[in-house]
Amino acid sequence: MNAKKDNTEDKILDAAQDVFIKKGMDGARMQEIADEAGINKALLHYYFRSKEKLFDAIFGRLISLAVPRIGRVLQEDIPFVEKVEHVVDTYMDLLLKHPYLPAFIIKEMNRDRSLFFKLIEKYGFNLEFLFAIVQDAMDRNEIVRMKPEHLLVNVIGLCVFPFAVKPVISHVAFDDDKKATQAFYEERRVEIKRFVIRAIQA
Amino acid sequence: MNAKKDNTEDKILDAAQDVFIKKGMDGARMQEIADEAGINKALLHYYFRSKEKLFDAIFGRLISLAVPRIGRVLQEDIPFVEKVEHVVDTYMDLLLKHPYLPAFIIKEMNRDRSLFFKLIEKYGFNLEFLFAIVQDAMDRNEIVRMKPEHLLVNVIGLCVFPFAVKPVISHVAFDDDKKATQAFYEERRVEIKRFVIRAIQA
DNA sequence: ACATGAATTAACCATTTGGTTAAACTTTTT
DNA sequence: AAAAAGTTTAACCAAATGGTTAATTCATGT
Repeated sequence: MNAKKDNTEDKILDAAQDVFIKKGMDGARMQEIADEAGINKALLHYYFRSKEKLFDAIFGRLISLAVPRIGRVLQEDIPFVEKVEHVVDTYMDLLLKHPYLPAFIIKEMNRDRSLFFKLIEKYGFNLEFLFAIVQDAMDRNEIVRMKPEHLLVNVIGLCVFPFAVKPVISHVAFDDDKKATQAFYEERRVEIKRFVIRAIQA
Repeated sequence: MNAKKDNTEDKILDAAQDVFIKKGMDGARMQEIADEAGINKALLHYYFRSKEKLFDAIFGRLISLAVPRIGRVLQEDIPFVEKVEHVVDTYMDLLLKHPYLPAFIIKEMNRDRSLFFKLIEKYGFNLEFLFAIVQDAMDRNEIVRMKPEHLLVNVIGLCVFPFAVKPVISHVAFDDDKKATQAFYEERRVEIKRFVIRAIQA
């Protein structure tokens, strides 16, 4: 992907990311990472002491990608439905750029929850704050009443889920036609917004 | 889970299912499966020739669970929204009984697509038929117009996604309180139906 | 009782795998 | 230019792992 990486540490990180995403922590082999980075296996241990440490580095990188700052959008003084549109756009931008993220995170999070929780603490995002904004929109009668948890899960799920099951969708619905599949995923941006807004607006 | 399994093959299958679901194909160890089944490791190879064969057996079992017969429901002569309600109920019944399925299937499908495709061929379900029913409902002005692919992905995603990310939801939203988490998942049945119906009805 | 085939086990094997070591090569410092 | 520090490699190691073998126990029919 990124060219001009004569820096060894970055070469390792890029190679490790590729391999870990493709094979997962359990399926990945240090030798394969070394090969893909074009270096000796011992050098991996020189830079990152163990497979686990290397994996943690990669996981941290990827999670930090996946925790976009939606806080700012939500604080703007605009109608709630516009906020929802912003959130969907933010997530779809992210996912279209990194379509492998959902499957990877779901896989590794179910392997070892603690990985994820450490990161969540670190980025410490605030559900209360999020829910308060939803509550406020309901109190103003901008949207129908429902538990904020469900609305949040619905919106994120509508964005994320199709990426997690991309192989099925691509194969079953589009006969592995790359262009048609890509078009479908790009369509979803507007499709999700329409769907959610119809579902929630009072 | 199931008691009275003095049949060795079933003991193996049950143990293997537990271990494969928890650890995945790559993370699972034949020794651990043997231990959990209370037998010798060589006996695993006596019944199933290899780890891969054993895994295939488990994967087949689990997929057959996950391919419920929604066809019948869709053919009934009832309003489309009721059909949607039936589909959601069918999926939520299944998922509440087997909450680990989504994460497992997503993980293994992304590891080896061919596994999944073989099974899909076998159960050979018919998208055309499904889409025709949606199309029909649109033509009768029962629901708003949208591509059937999106509607299908939306409904399934709303059901399945929260189970795939259960660790996050349980931890972040409910502080790992089992009862509260369970209540949330049971609520979703009605929540999803309301959400989808509002989103699609003309 | 006994022969036969299936079920089960302990011991073993070859390979893979994450990790280490000591030496060699390169760059920086003095 | 020599010493020191940082980088890279080939060779090696111990543990783990999927799988095999040969012997033993169990069940079944005669």
